[in-house]
Amino acid sequence: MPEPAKNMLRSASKERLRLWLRLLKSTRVIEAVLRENLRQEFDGTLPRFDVMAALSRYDDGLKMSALSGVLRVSNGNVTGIVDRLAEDGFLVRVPVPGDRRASLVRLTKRGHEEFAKQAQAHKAWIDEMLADFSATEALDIGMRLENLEQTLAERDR
Amino acid sequence: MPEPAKNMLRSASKERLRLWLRLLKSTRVIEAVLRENLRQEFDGTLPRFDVMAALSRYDDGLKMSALSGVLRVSNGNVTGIVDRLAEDGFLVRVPVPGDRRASLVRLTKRGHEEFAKQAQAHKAWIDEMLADFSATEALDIGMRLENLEQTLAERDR
DNA sequence: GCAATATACTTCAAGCTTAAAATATTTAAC
DNA sequence: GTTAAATATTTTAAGCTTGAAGTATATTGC
Repeated sequence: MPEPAKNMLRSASKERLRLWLRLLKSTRVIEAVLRENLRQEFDGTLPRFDVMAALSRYDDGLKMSALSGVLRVSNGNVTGIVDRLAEDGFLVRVPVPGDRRASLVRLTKRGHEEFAKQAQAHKAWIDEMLADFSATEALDIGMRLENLEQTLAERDR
Repeated sequence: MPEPAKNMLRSASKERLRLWLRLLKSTRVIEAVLRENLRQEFDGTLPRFDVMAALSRYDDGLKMSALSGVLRVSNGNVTGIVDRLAEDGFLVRVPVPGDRRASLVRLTKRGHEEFAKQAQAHKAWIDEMLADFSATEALDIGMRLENLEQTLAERDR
């Protein structure tokens, strides 16, 4: 292999690793801020927010398996979060007629109201933290990440 | 406010939220792959890898507080991970002369060897997953993320 | 010197996460 | 119809994570 090509490869590999470390760090910092804010302002957590966000898009509710599918987390994981949100009256498990194994999880009125408040704050927090990115820039990077997701999704099959 | 400016703002805000969701999703997918690979190939975890990576850069070892500082996780968190890595013989706690509260955590020879293997594999996994990014592209996005980190770090003060 | 404060670390309680095992129910094969 | 396989969900064990409380040791102010 000619020297220049070899150097290009090495440096691409190195830059990718650096990119990954930055991606990870940025994400963790933002997540930490969101977690802290949710805790302070709403006595909430990120996983709870994620579950409510998913449910807010399905007025008819989601089955547990569909919920964990949407969130891409394990099945058993969702059980506990849904349990606690149900205790707090933010959602209910509705039996599915004709299938006694399954239940539909649905936000209550109170859950919808709570999520609306949290979502508004969440959006503002993100907007503030990413203020340095213009719409164009955000769109641009977003598209490259979308490609990445696409590639990784295909890789999985 | 004139209409165009208002629309620009709205769309920037929306694009930032979309960017965040993509950032989060990409990071989670990659983390999931890394976690799975570490588990399968090395019976390891991401937090263990992170701790060993931090220690590998300090031959003289790190105090527990310095370690949690580098990793940006809570103090108590590190205790458990270090406990388990110590049980496996990958690191040791060395008493600090003159301060009986503190201890230095240091990779053992075995820990160094294990980390070298894992780090090599880790780099290859990242390189494969981010293969679509050229060196230039990775550098470009990396720089924007670095700015973001910078902004967020300043915001913290 | 000694009390008050600060520092280094661990423990604790609660919640999140996973993979794997367990339970219950439904669907398919025959 | 009964057994076997598949599906929906929960439970379990182990580890990660946090914030707060606890323990031990050092440092500071007086």
